[in-house]
Amino acid sequence: MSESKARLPNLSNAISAAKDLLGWQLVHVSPEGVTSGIIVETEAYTMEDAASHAYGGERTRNSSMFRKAGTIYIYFTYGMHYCMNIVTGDEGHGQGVLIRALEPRQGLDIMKARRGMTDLHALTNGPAKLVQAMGITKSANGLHLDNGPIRLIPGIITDHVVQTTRVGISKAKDVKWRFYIADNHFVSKK
DNA sequence: CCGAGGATCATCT
DNA sequence: GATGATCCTCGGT
Repeated sequence: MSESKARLPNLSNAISAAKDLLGWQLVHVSPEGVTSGIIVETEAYTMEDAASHAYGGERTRNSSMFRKAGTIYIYFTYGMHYCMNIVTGDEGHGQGVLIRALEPRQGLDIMKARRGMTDLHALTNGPAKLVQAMGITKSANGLHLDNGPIRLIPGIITDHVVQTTRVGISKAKDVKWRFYIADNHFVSKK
């Protein structure tokens, strides 16, 4: 064996992946330096899910969600924010996991500068906040975790995971596809 | 600590 | 013309 296997969590299904991604460390290598954080909060979205951008099939904006698992889907919303998903499932299935919060690890000063604030607690406790702090832009849309500047590496073991309803949606409000590490200080909302 | 309201634009009706 | 997988500020409790 000359090649090492890709070290990724199980991305075969959005719901199980949303749970499995908790505890992994998201890393971004940029010209300004390395930033990283432990994934502490996620949400799953599927093509059959009325709250999902993939609902209704592939279009220009959501096309990355229909690529292979491990692809990065970046979307723009509310006229000013970007958020990041990790695509799951077989190619063409239109699934993904929204990364909603990180616990900062590497590059704290870089993240503070990008966010224009010094409050560690507010740096990455929201989907658009973490994207800004990590220096991730729309140019990351369509890249893959295996071969780009954004990677996943093993982080921490998670013991207690909370499963609840998703945040900020108007459809499928009762579906419990939001997961977060219990008692973690960097989760966006209790 | 919590809720209301504004910012701002791609996409859809 | 309306609506977001959001965030920040401000005011009240």
